[in-house]
Amino acid sequence: MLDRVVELFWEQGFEATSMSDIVEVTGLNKSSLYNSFGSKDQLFQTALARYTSRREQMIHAGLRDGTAGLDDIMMFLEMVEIEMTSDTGSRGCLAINTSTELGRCDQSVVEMGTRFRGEMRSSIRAALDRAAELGEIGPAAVEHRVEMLVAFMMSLGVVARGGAPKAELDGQLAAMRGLVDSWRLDS
Amino acid sequence: MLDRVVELFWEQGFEATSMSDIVEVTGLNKSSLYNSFGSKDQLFQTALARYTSRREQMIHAGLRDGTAGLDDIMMFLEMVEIEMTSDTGSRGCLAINTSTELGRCDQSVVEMGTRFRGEMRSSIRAALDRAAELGEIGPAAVEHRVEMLVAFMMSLGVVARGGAPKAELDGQLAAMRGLVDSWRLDS
DNA sequence: CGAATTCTTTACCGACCCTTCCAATATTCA
DNA sequence: TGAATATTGGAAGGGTCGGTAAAGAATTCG
Repeated sequence: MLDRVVELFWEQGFEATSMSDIVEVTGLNKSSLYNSFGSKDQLFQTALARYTSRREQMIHAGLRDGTAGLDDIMMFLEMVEIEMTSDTGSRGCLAINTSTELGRCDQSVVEMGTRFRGEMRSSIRAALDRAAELGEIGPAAVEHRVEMLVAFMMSLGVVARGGAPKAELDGQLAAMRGLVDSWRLDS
Repeated sequence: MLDRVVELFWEQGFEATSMSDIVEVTGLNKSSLYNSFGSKDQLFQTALARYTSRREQMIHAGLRDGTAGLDDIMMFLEMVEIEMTSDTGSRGCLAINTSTELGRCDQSVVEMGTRFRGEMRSSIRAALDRAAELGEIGPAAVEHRVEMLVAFMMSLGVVARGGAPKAELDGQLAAMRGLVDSWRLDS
């Protein structure tokens, strides 16, 4: 039920989503919503927390908890591509959308965004460290490479949400793969 | 006067900005606004066009119309850094903010975003082509490198708008500089 | 000067916003 | 079963939203 709320905010954004929309999509009564969540803002915070938690899990599962090195990153990119080019892919990333919509006026959103990106860095860094231990890449410049991948993820979210043609997404993904490949020592 | 409107939409976004806000900040009367611009949507389109036009000019001036190669890119990054870390830097980029806010429901916004990113690519590509002619970098992989720089620009917009601490912006910028430097043939 | 036209001001419109209240209903628990 | 508690339904409150109509002021132009 809360998942419906997540999808609605994800689809439309915070300001553009009214409590009436939420009543409609959840089937719950307006009073029940206010009893359970307090206010629209609190409901949004709850939905956003649910979203980021699941996202972080998915990212961790592929990158931090993986066993390979660069291949974990490549598999992760495949997952990203599949999701990004699906019919719901143009919703982008709720964490990014919220950062740009409310980052200027809501401190809790600032913290959410900072934490979210931090989790992403940590997962990517773990995969790169494994790749270094395996001898696939050199151990230097890990931090820079983490930033590069994070930047690509941010960009993909924006570009997908912006309704870009599939070719443009493919171009970014190809560049991302080429970048990772260029790190291989045996190339 | 239109510049005030641009700043307001830039600061708050489309949905969060009311016509009353605009009346207040411009000093113009509400009827005058509707006489001149037709509707809130049209006024926003006008303001957005003004913003993107100026942005593209700034980007072109540094990259497409430059005379050096990689140094033009480095100078451009310096400009980006100065603006990004200024007190108004946390407004991010109106084109990006608008893409994530309205990209899902407004076709003209989709086109604006696609065009905006296209202009960016064209400018960056021009600088990279010059760098290749000068022998600073190899001529291959230009398209991938264009995508990498575009991705960094998108990411910086999101991260800045998200209220990230200065150190995080610095980290992304450092990685961006390191990336460009790594393309140099004589390194 | 005086008539025609443009621009500005004021007041207001219906719709929708988030939220609350209160009566009606369902549920729990003794 | 009967009383206490929680949950629901729908209406309405207080505001703000984007947008407009008509009266008033200023300007143009003969």
